[in-house]
This record gives sequence, structure tokens and C-alpha cells, in this order.
Amino acid sequence: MKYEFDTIVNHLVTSGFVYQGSEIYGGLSNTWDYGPLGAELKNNLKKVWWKKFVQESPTNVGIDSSILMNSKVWEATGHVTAFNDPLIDCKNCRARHRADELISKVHPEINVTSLSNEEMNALIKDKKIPCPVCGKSDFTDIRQFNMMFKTHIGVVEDSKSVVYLRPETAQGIFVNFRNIQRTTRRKLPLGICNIGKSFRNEITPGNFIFRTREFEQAELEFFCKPGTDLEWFEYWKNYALKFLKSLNINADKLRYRDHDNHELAFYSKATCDIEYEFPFGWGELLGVADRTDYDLKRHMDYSGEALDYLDAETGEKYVPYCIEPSFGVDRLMLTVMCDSYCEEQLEKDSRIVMKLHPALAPYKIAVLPLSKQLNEKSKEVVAILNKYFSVTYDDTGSIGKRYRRQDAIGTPYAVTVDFDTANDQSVTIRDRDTMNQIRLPISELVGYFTVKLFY
RNA sequence: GCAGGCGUAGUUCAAUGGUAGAACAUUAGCCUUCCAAGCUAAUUACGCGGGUUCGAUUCCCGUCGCCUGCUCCA
Repeated sequence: MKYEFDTIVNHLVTSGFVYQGSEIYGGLSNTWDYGPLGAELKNNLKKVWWKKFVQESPTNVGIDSSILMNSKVWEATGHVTAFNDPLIDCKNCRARHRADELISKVHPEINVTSLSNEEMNALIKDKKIPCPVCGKSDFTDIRQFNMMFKTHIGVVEDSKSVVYLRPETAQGIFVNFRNIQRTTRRKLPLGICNIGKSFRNEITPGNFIFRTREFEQAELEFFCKPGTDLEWFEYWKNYALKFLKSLNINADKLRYRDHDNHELAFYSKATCDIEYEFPFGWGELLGVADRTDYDLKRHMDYSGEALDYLDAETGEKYVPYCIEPSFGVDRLMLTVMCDSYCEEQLEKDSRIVMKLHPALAPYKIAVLPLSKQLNEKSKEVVAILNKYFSVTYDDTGSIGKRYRRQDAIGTPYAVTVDFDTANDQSVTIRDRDTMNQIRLPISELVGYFTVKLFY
């Protein structure tokens, strides 16, 4: 069943998963805040990612690196000069294009990445490359838009204190490679994980939280011996897909997409995306890239520090290659929210259910007294369960209505306290997906849910 | 950023050059006691700013935001 994107977005916004940023001031374009439910879901998502990529991995460790970095980092990586889109406007129809793409569309044999802006300008004029929209060839000169956000350290805005908000979290890992390798005493292969915010001044953000200028990444930089990189590339491609499937994401809506040579990033030897079929179409969820030894080598050049690795067994010294699976956390959010949303027709009416994996659900258990007179006993049950699980409580409206409310936010279990509870010390557990009910003693609840909610 | 469309309670929709109604939702009470029941109340809206006008939610301009396309990539 396919649902309109607007329908899903509306549900997420009205139920407390996502709010428009700065809403009371008329909003700020393409900024979003996660509400109580969204924040829980996002934390859960990061938790299971960390569990799969750090905790359960024999090779990987995790760090938390800072957003602000020495500007030389971005000179070394090439972001200051190359993380720019060469934009060009058609004077006739006013459409905006990327100059490099204009050229490669008509002349795929030309390697546009090696061209300077002046060369591209000249080429477009010489070859009379047409505008794909109106067909004329009458363009402005190329204008460079740096996609990195700039700010200043210190209260005085002089040029010496310019710093950038990182456009990717990866560099926090590369610059720490030596520290981590030394302090953990790990041998290669060694993977280093990092979750954090990145910032890109995108030209065209949109599709709700799919593309925003501030976004969160969950990245792994996996360092290995040159020559073994393609093997690891395949390994992490599979691992990433398996991870997504373990979250009950519909496998039919997931696919690999290999990058053609001409669309590879300047630092990458091979890249494969995993895409999800959103209601608005296929979109990238994560990318796995073979970054080769590009980053470490550049940092060696620019910092003058040795970042190579000594294999004590063989005596070999080399600069490791790096495989990077890079997740967009907000895109993962959007994926699980879209994927789990459904509307079910029941006998008398219908219900909205978010069939979230229990490990991801904002609330694991809703405690619902059958009557408001049972408040006291119900709150005792809450106090037992909330030591272990994220629990919510609701005593307003009919019991059926409260079940529906929990369905709509993805709560997998409801515990109902009724008039027998005081006598038999038992409660009814209602399952979100099947709507079945079982009765269980209160003393067995924690054990029961621990098993049910295990990821 | 460019082109087109849109902007009235939380949601879905009305009406109007004389400042707005409904349904659902929400909250409280009664009733009920395991899947959106009923009754009685209550809360809540013309995105923002300026202009025309005696008077603007309505007309005009600007702005902000949203949607669609160009775009792109975590």
C-alpha cells in the first residue's frame, strides 16, 4: 500500500514527531525540530546503529568529534576549493544549471572534474552547449557557491579567525586516526564510528527532512590494507543492507545503486548508494565509498605528520585505505517513519498504525487504566516498567480510543490495568500488530518485555 | 536561486469589504468498563508587515512559509 507523502508528513507533524523549525516566527526554510516522539525515535535509531557498528563489531570503535575544526583540515581535503558547485544561469530562460553537468551531458568524453571554471566557461561558449530547458546557448559566467557554512572564532570578525561548520563528520575521524590507533592499541583492519551533525549550504533543500542544510550523519571509516579495500567495500555494503533489513524496513523498497565513473566524488574510487523508495521516489539513504588513502595522505601532506601504519608482523609500513559507509540519520528517520506508516481498515472503522520495529518505537509500552478509578494501581505499574523501558501513560477517553492513539505513534505494547488487577495482580497486554491480548502477572512483565523488545 | 500553485482552529472544509461557522480532534464532568460509543460543557484560526478604504480575513504590494518542477546526494 502506498501513501501520499503529504499524508505521512501531516501525521508526523501533528502527532509530535517533527515540528517546523522556529515556527512561531514564521519558520525558517527547511529547518525542522524533532518533537518528543521524534527525539525518542532518533535516539533509538542511533542506539541500534551504534550497537551494530560499534558494540557488536570486533574491529570497530566509536568516537565523538567536534563540529568546529582547524580550517586547514578543509584545505587539506579540498573542500575549500572543490566542495563548490560551478553554477551557471541561462540568460534566456533563467534556468540554473551546473556547468560541469551541462558539458558532460553533451560531451561525456570530456573529463570535467579536471577543468577550471575559466576552461568550462570557454568550453561552453566554443561548443555552443545548449540550455536543456530552452535550447539556447546564452549563459552567465560560472559563479562559485561554497557549500560550507562559515563562522568566526572570537568576537572580532577578522579573516584569520574564520572556521567552517564541518560538511561531513568523516574528517574528525581521519585527523584522530593516529590517536585512536595508539590509545586503543588496535591493529588493522580498524573501523572508527562517529555520529554527529554536519552542515552544507545546499542550493536546493527539500522533501521535508530528506535534504536539509543541517543534518546528522552516522559514519564509519574502516581502515584496511591497500588491496583488501574492494573486499571490505563489498562487506560493508552487505552489512549496511542487512542492518536496514533488521529494522524491518521493506526489502522491496531498498536497492543498491552504483555510481558511474563520472559522478564519483573527487576522493572516491568506488561508491555505492543504498536507496529507499520514498513516496516521492527513490532517494539515497546512505553511501558506501572507497575513499582510498586520499584523506590520510592529504592530511600527511598538509600537517606534516606521519599517519601511516606499521604492520608489526610483516614489518610493512603503509598508508591504510579507507571504506566509508555513511548514513544520513535524518534520512533513516524518514525511511522508518514512511516505511512503518499504514492505514488499516477494521470492521467498524480504520486505524493509523506505525509498525515500527519495537527497538525504534518512541514508547515501548503504554500503561492504560480501564477506568480513571484505577489510576493509583496503574501508576505503580508505570513505576516498575519505566526503570527498564520508555513508558507512556494515558487515562483519558475510552480504552479503544487510547489503543488507537498508541497505534498511531507506533507503541508496540499496551498494558491495561482493570478491576481484577488488584485481586489477581495481573494485567492485560495488548499487541499493536495483531491486536491480540494476553494476561500476565505484574511480576513477570519486565522479563516478558525484555525478551520481546530485544534488538 | 528561478518558474508555477497555495496560505482561515491541531486536522479537514465553509462563509464574508462591516473582524468568522461546522465536523473531527483536544480538555473537564456524567455514563460506560477492553478496540475511535453517547450526553453536557470548555479551549482554539483568518502566516506576517504595509497600502487602498470610514472599515480588510476578503482588494493591492511586499515578506515569510509550504507544495510542484529544474537541481542533487548523507
